[in-house]
Amino acid sequence: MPLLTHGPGPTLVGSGPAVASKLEAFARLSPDDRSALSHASRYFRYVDARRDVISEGDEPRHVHLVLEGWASRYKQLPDGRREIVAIIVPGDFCDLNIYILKHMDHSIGAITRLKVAMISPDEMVALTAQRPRIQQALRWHELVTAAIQREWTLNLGQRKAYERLTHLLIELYLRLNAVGRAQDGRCDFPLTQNDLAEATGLTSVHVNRTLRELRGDRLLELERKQLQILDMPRMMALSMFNTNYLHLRHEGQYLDAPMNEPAL
Amino acid sequence: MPLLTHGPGPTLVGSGPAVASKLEAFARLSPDDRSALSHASRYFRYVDARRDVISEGDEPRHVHLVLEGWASRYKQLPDGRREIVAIIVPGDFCDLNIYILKHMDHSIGAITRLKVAMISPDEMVALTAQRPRIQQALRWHELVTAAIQREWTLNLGQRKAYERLTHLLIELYLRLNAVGRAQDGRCDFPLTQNDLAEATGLTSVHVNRTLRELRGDRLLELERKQLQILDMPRMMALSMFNTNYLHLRHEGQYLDAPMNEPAL
DNA sequence: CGTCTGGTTGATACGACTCAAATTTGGTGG
DNA sequence: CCACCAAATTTGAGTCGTATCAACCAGACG
Repeated sequence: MPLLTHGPGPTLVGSGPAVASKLEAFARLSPDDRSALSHASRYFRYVDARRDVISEGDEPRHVHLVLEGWASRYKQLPDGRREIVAIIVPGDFCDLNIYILKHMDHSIGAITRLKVAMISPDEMVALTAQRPRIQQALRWHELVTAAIQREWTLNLGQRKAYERLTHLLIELYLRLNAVGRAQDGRCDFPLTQNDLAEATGLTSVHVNRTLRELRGDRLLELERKQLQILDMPRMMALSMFNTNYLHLRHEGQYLDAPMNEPAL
Repeated sequence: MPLLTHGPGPTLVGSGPAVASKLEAFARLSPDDRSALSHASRYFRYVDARRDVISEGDEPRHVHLVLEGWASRYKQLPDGRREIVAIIVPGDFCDLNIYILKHMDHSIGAITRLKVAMISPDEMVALTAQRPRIQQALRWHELVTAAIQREWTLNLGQRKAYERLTHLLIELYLRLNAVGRAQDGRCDFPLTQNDLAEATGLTSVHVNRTLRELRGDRLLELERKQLQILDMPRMMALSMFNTNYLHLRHEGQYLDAPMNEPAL
């Protein structure tokens, strides 16, 4: 069992921004909203790479929020086939409202070592009840998560390997960019080729060859867990990437906090 | 533009049950909850088969609830490829909370002629604010919708044609069964082979051949828009169907209305 | 060092696609 | 009630994308 760490220790310092900046892709938050968020995420634990945060069948007891590291949402078939149905990056909630369900119907596994905040249902209620901006931003988060899942369905159903991989890489880059963890076409990229295979419904052999092709076409570089996108326009065109589904343009700005809202 | 019909006319009579029975897969509702639901869905319109209820890019103005008929949620690529990312059956909400987003990132199209209730955001707020059972049931609906989307991702990513089609047919049967529209392995089934192809990421030619195979294996019959499942156990085994993700077992029963709750 | 995980490569097989055409079904109007 | 038309289904032949199986290699790690 991973260690459960209490209290807002010094390690917390870097964690607030990831959450806040994710939600601020939707609406600007007040300093107050931000501190409520980091207060709510004061209990956290670390999960080692390649271990589950929570497993299929478990009863969800709290909401998980990834503060640091990458995770995957995956499902497994009885014969061993595995599908990564979502990639979770810093700032993402794993399972908003999931405590309504009795059992997890999928697992969440750490890709890298993970720092996850654990928020109780009560705390979630407290957080949203008095803060409409946060509540709306969380709903937005849910809707975007659902939109991403639909786009993955399209990706798997209609795009072929070359387009499909490209689309996935762009999505991840843009999502990281939205939380300040990617710029100039460059970002950390801890997924193995096998992870990419499980996320795209291909074999790792084919992912390998397709990745070579992408490199050969001078579209990207990918080594040492670092992705460098070389030609975003061409990649977007060939993968028919439409950014709509990420709903990134401050759609909730009518909810924006006043720029200089006094602290309570 | 389809006709917009006002008021709880006689046509409304049959509509309440679909919604209520969907939500009652989660928690039993009081007569009061039920009448609030049917009050909320008193404005409805009809949509002809093969026309859009709402299209990608549109601004969502209200929540749609399908009272009668089947619809599909679909996305389209610039080169014409289309993927049905979800099937919507009577009792399903199309887009809970969607009004938070500025633009639809996908379309909803009628498969058969449709009767859809249109509920304003205000009405949704009114409906849930005073009725925790309904609110929880709606959250459950959202979570199950998301779980289905994930299962589709798995289905497309890992199952091959024969398993994949089987899995889809079982899912639809079970979902219809949950709202009282399927029994004894039999149900209406208005999808064309082309629809099935777009929902499974296969070509209609291959769907045709696979369907023949399923019939040849005496697993099902499918003609004249009627599906008859002949051997559910074998179909579940071969498609590795795990009913977990549908969360059908009255998981919210602690929220159940008292059996003889007096009407207000 | 040996071991392990992740990446790379080659040869071969097969599932699903493409294209094309024929056939059946269901709906519509005469 | 039949003739007609469009939509949906069925079938065949040939091709292609991706899987499979099997090695081999490189770097990380204890």
